[in-house]
Amino acid sequence: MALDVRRLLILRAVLRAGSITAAARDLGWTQPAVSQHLRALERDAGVPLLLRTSTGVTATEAGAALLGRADAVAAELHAAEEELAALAGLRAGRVRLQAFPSGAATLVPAAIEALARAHRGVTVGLEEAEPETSVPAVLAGDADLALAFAHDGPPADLGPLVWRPLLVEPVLLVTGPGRPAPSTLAALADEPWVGGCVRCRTHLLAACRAAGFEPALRHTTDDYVVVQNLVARGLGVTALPASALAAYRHPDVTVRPLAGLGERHVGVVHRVGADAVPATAALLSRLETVAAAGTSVRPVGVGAAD
Amino acid sequence: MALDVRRLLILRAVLRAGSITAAARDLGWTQPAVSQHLRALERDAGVPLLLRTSTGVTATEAGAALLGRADAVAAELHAAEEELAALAGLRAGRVRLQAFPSGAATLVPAAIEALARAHRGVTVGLEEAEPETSVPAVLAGDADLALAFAHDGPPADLGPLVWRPLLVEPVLLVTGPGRPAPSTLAALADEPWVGGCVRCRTHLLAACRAAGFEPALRHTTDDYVVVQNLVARGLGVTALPASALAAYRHPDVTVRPLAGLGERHVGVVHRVGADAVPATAALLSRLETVAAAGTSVRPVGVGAAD
DNA sequence: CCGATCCATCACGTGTGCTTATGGGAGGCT
DNA sequence: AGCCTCCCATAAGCACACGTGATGGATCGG
Repeated sequence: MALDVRRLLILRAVLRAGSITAAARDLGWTQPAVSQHLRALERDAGVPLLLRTSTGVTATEAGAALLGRADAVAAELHAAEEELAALAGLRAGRVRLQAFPSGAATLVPAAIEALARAHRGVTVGLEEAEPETSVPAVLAGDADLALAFAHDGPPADLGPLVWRPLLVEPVLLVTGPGRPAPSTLAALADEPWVGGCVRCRTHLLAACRAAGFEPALRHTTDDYVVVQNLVARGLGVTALPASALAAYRHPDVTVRPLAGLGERHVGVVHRVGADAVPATAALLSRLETVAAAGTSVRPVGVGAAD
Repeated sequence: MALDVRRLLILRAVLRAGSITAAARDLGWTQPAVSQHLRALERDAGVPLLLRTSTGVTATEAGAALLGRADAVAAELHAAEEELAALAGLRAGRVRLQAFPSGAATLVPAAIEALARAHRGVTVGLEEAEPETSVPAVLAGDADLALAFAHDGPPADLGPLVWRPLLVEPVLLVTGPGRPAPSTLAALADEPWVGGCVRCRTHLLAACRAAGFEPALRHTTDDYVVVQNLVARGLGVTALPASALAAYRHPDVTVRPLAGLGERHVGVVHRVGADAVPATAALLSRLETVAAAGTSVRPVGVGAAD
């Protein structure tokens, strides 16, 4: 007594058409094909569903009952196709993005705006998170995309995840007002330093050690606004990636490129195959476009200030 | 972009099971079978529905959307099977019966009572109608069964309909009180007659002509109670089939069998195949049982009165 | 490092399901 | 009446869909 769903829909076509022959025409089949399906359906049902006359068919009580169910099934099927078309045509969809702070402040708003302009129905859920949090979130399926970064080359060991590089930006020296330009990193060995987020701090330590000294970390905060405020008051010097300075630039700090500070690789992490999901792919492509244009991450007045 | 309903249900099985392998086990198939169906479904959908990991699969947004629809489809399918089981198991169902007046008063109530006793959920819709009305109603699908009759043998020319004979009953002479028993029908040539329904009247005329006279039809009514009242007051004589007298017997009329009045064939008319519909078959069988028992149609005191 | 457990892919064979062909029954038209 | 047309069912044939079995790659846990 297990009914075949497809045959249920065939029954519906027959009852709507009024005759087996007409239904076959609608379905693009021949009449015996439909006839055989109906016989099988009635066999499974154990009860006659149709009364055959010479002018067509009419439903028995059981047939009419099944017709009601079949209508509901057809409606669901149609709704499913509509929903799918909306998702594929980017008239609907939701992308969950996690981004590190300065990326969330620069690349992301521009990308979301471009996406919203092109596809009104697609919404983006943005959460601010450091790569330590965002990458596992993608892995766990809690996010679709993670805007992440790594110093010294693209990150390794992402497991089954994919790294899509967006841009490579310099790490810049940020000093207080009225300070002369140092020729090398080693010249700043005796300065008090301000440390940023965990990864940036780690990278800064490595850079200084490579330059031959252990920096004195006077203050530590992962907020690039706070960092610059400390530096602007002369409480230390620091190094910040370009996009952090594009997001916010304290008027009293001086920004200079300096050899040895290295660079930061920014990219997007996603699961394999996630870039085939239309909404996700659309946001991804907007992020790439914005990064390639570069306007939103170029720090203001590098080297020109002071 | 036309989705296959069966594959939609397969997707549902996969998402419910959490992995393709587990779903295949549930479905009684092998893993590649399910895998191939999913690939086809994703091809039709044009959008990835699943994200494959090494521990199983998780739904994409589109997959989750389809899952909701698939759940609804599965629910409808289950409901359909339930409904069908109820109809087949006679826990539900409705039979539309049309019956001629005296049949509706005798055979039918007993049959309906027996059916209701055995199958609580089955309901019978009864309409009183002469064969001229009820048989076309069955043909048109407005009724499932027609309790009908014909004089002089089972009716011919029913078209595609089936005649199930129930019983053959005599047509009896009904006279007023204190009237001597006539030896032949011809002895009543000069009596005023009371005519019944159209068919009965036609049959009566034919019988009288066969006996050599044209009866004078003083009154005409298709109500067998009215007929007997007229006869009881001495306003004429008439002939009534046994079941009309079983339904109602005026105390002042005399009932006698008389050669030449013929007999009436009572039976049920239905469309070909309708006797395979459980509820219809059940009522049909009750009608046959009641007719065979005969108690409800045997007129009271035939030949004993007066 | 190996075993277990996912998944995808390929090649192959069977059975489902479509086709063509044929026949019967009922209604409508001349 | 007789024919024509429309409906349906059935039978036989053939093809493709859709199963199975075998194999390989990837990941996780012991």
